[in-house]
Amino acid sequence: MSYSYFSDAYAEPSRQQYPPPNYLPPNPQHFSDHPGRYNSNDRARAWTSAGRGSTTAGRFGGRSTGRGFEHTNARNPNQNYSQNYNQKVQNPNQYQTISERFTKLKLAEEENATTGINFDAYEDIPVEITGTDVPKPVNTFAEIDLGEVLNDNIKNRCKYVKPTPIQRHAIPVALAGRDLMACAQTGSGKTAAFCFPIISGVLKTTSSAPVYGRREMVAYPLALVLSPTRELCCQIFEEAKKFCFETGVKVAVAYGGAPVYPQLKSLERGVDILVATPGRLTDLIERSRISLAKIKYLALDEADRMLDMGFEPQIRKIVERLDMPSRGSRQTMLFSATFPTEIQRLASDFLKDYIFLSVGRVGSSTDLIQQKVVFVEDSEKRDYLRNLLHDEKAKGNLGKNALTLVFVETKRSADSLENWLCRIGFPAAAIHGDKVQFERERALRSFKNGVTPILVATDVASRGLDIPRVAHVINFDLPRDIDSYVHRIGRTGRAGKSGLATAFFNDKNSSIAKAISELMKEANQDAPDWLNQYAESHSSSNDYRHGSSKFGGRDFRSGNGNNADDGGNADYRGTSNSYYDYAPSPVAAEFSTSNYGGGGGGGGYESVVASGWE
DNA sequence: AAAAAAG
Repeated sequence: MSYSYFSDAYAEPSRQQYPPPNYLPPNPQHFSDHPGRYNSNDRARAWTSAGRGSTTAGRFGGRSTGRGFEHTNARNPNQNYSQNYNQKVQNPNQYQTISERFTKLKLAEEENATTGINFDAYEDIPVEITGTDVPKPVNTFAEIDLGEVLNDNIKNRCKYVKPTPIQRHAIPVALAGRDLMACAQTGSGKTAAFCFPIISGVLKTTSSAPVYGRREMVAYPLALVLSPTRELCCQIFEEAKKFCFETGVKVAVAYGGAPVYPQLKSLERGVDILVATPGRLTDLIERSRISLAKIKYLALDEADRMLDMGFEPQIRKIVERLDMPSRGSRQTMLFSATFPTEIQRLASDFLKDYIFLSVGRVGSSTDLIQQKVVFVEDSEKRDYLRNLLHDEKAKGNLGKNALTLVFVETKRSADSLENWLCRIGFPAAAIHGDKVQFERERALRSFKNGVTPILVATDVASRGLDIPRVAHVINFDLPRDIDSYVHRIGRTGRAGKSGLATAFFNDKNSSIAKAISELMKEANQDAPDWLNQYAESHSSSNDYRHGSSKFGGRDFRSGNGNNADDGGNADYRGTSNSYYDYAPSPVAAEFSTSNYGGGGGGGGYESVVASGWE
């Protein structure tokens, strides 16, 4: 297996001026045995056999960010995962090389092709659960009482053989009626993780028919699922509909950019579960077409994005100022791949006595994704991209079954890059927020079905979208925050498949050099020396996005352990269970319990977090 | 200084 576009590229005269020679990756051999992308038919086959199309929403695969475990580690040096983590840091050589792991997983992918999910990728997955009275995880769907019809859908229609790690832990928590903050990469089965308990709960409730006022109806959904983009909203809706098949549970969708009337018609037919984006939802509430008064379940997908600056007021309005029942009288579940501390703090306003769950690999958010960073000046990016795409194409890594997703910074550059790519013979589509909804959906469709194997996108496509067969994510422009980077590269390497992520880096990106470098290290991949140098000379930022290890992956409530005895935070004291999932011995026996709220225990936490709580 | 989300 040869993977050599680096050497090829550098041999070209047109590119010899950059990157400067000293920016060359120190060890070209590192790239010489790239394991290649998955045989992209795997998924297609899997889905065909399951009788599904390829547009199904994310439910499998992926890893979550394991960041933050190191803090726990500092505090509990005796725990299993901590030891493991230490070993990793101190002696990386004792571990299999990336390519060995890739090869192993590649083989496993093929074996697992029929189930559509590569469970071997979840070996030894670390799990952290904090909160009071944590319900025990389950190992099979059979152990969960979801109701007969739903069980049948899961088993016979969706062909789910066993729950993914996030599902194993989140479903029991949700069924116990507990609020939940869950950290796991999109595509790891989060949609199902919150849909199953909601559907099951709705089945036990009397459906509420729309109430007719003097003239028009008002819909009273029992469950609300919010998503930050329209496309993700559609994806969740499709997924939920499938789960609800023949259960009698009614799902409806409401998002902007599309005609209101059909959405209203479907609301009129009654709705149990409403999947929506914030704008259209608020609009419909204010027009008194929807009331949230009967909401029993609230789920926020990509919750950290939803609570991000600029978005948060809208969400807060929906959750706190409109007619939504207060926390405690509804069940709230937040899901995301990244959960920065600041966001956790905001989110805790929506939750009551919640359980924090983090499922991911220690020290690696992305170990199935081979990350590469190359130094490319802005003015040379197009040339570089052209050569890169030519090489990938020559190797069969670009085409109908090996899609390439190119992220750019602005809507304008998305259009212009799309145009240029088409002109130079690479069929491409573009998606961004200035296109009308129809164009957005058309672009996504032509990408998914391989008509345009290249999609140029802004961050509208960075989160949650489950696009099978994405073999390569190119960060043509790096994002300004590392969370976005994590989400973007998470569009590949899904369902336990391997993937490649290439980033074009230059001076303008120095603020996230450190974060990328750390992310790569934690994924056991070698960041180039020049990147590490950037990381060192630009390590000052206190911004949580640029700082180190603040993705979440760890319950921010744990940070105030030292104050537990003052009584003020008693509500937040909980038990933490950290252990390896898919361990050889029964999971229950693997629980190693420690009390994070017990005070003392050696601090070592980000002071930012602790002081924030005072 | 960007993107997203209502029309």
